[in-house]
Amino acid sequence: MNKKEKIVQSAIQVFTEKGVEKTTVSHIVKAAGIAQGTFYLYFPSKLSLMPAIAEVMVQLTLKTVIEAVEESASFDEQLKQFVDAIFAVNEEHHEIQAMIYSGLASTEHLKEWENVYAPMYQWVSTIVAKGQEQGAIRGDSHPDQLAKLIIGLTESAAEQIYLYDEEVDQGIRASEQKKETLLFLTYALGYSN
Amino acid sequence: MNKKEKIVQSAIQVFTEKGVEKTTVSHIVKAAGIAQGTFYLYFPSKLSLMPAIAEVMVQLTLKTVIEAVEESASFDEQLKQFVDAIFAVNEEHHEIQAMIYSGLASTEHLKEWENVYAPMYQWVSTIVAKGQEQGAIRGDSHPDQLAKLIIGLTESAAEQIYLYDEEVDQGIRASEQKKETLLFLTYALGYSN
DNA sequence: ATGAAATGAATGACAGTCAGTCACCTGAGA
DNA sequence: TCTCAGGTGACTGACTGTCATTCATTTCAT
Repeated sequence: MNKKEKIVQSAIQVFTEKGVEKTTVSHIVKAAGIAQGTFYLYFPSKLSLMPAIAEVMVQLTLKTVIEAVEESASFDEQLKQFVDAIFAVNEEHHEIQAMIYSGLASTEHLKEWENVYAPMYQWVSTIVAKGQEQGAIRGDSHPDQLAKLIIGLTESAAEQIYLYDEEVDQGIRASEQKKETLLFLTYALGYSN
Repeated sequence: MNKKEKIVQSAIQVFTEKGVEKTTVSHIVKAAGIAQGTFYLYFPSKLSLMPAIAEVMVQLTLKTVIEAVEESASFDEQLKQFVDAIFAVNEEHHEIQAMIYSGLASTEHLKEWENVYAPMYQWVSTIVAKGQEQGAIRGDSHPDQLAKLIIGLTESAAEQIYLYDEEVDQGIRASEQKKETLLFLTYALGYSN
């Protein structure tokens, strides 16, 4: 692993343990086993780490989703697999998700979010297009548009549970929310088997 | 205006002008016309301002939405009015929206988001319940659940345009996105006139 | 030998503290 | 009713320790 990757990995680890605010650059460099100054050869500031971290997370999410959604499954099964996968990633990595929002939102890096998310949009868009071709879902919207709305809806539903909510009954509310999200999506896409 | 409100108002102003990162507490207190120490009587840190700012914003959003949605209108008209209102608030206050995310997400204040949003959820929920009673939309989901998904979807759709995207052709893409969101919602709620 | 990479001590800026001030209230005595 | 001593707590701003960032120097690879 080169120094830049090492910094990103260490930063994710330390941020997750201590929280973004309480993490100092010297914590990160200590964890990475490099000198203070070296950090600034690779990143101009602490927060400029965030797009790099966000990229790692989106790649992980996309990987999880691609693995979860079976090529051969029916569209409604794929939809369920997709929702389950998004919820699973959000459950496992909610601290990092929160961190990314904070980091991206608090800087001029907000605009990079769309670029980072682009592969995700693209992948969902192709799945949607296939569904439309098979006549499984309505064809009166462009796949790219539907992809953005599907991802936005599902992530926001997952965040409502894992980021913003208290943790009591999280399991129960998560499965409820998943069920509702799936139903909502099924209607929204005009699904007919 | 009491000191606490004065701090919140000044903070919104300075944050919007300089960005959250580049704003210091001494900038805020200077704008508010109070001493450094006074700030800490009301807020334990710079970022703990965020829930208070978020509350102001959500109140503003709810006020805008309530004014925009006509009691007497049909459900699909109400839905359109709702989506338009959310988009309008996001367009007008995108810097502040970004700021709130950053502030809430970067701290232990994330959990307060749900509380801050509660009045909004509640209001939408009652509108949805009325729609269900009239048989305008499907009744196989709880209004509270639908409210969360509707708000999450609409806000995320608006953010995709006004927060994350570049500003080229924003007007065109905004109206496209509004149209698609409305269509998506209409299907999702199983609307039938 | 040369330049690129890495270092870590030094610097300046900032968040947060705290000892002290002051405006105002309360109630006891005249 | 007036007055003033004692009490309260909101407010102040100079001060301190911490931290992000810089940069003169060293190390390393070619």
